[in-house]
Amino acid sequence: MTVAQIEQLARLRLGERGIRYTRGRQQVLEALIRADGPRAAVELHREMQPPLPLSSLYRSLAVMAEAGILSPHHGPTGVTRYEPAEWLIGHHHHLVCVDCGSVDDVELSSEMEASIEQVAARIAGTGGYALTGHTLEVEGRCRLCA
Amino acid sequence: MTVAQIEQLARLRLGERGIRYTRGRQQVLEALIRADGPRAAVELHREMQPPLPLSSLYRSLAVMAEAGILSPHHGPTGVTRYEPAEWLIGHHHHLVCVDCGSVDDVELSSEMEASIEQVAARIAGTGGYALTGHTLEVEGRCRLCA
DNA sequence: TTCTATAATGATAACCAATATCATTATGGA
DNA sequence: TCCATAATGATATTGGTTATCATTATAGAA
Repeated sequence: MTVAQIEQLARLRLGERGIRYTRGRQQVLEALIRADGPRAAVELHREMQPPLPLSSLYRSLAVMAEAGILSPHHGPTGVTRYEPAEWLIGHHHHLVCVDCGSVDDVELSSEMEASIEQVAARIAGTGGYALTGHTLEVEGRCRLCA
Repeated sequence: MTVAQIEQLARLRLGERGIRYTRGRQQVLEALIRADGPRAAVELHREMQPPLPLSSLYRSLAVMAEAGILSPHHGPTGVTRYEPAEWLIGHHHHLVCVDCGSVDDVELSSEMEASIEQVAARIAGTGGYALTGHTLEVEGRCRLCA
């Protein structure tokens, strides 16, 4: 899926709810699409040119997450990172560095994914939960921190 | 492993590092052993009788986590919850409620665990990470929130 | 046991990511 | 164009967490 296609879907989804796809929100979403993993508000603030004010940035993230366009991810350092939701960029898992907290996206082969889904369903069932999703958080030390 | 055995191991581990296993730390660790999943500082503060001051509580959690006795877990609501490390209570996974944020521990059959370990190793390898651990975070709605 | 060095405590202040407030500005539709 | 409403952005506030520091407790030495 191209960046333009993702943006089109996001615009539609927002439009259905009377929410505008403004320049600021466009900047945020595009930055997250370009990224290869979840990003925190402060990180986006640093990377963006011109830098969207933090208050607007936080609100854009919250609004788009509420609309189901972004998914929050809570990393080892306590900060909340966001990335485009899986229906936009595909299902994937996370490779988290236990030292610096950086997060990479990883896609699995369909066989591996199937085996994980099976386990997730079993876990939810025995716990009496209504399954909504799953993520395999793989922890390690990245090349820089090794 | 019994509660007393876990406490004995914790005491030894702390002793090796010149850290004392005080009454307050004992209260915290025992409360976490009794719990069936990770607990946040505020939750422990509510449950404990008499309630350890929050400043001491936070420090006890940090000290024991630093010593490898507790493992932090960052839930969907941003709060940090702790539980005894896996070498004390065994390897397990988490069943997280996307609404209320509660977390239950889940143990898997050895076959399921083996298949997940295989996937985790593959992910770490392709990402160039030195694998240190993994957790399958299964998300759903608990019985109360369903 | 007493002394002493050091760790632990707990009240308080500081920190920081995140959220709420609100007057101002921008936007899409009538 | 006008209007109703959504969005912005500067600012204040919240809330979980960490740092500070004087006081207290503890383990080991004498």
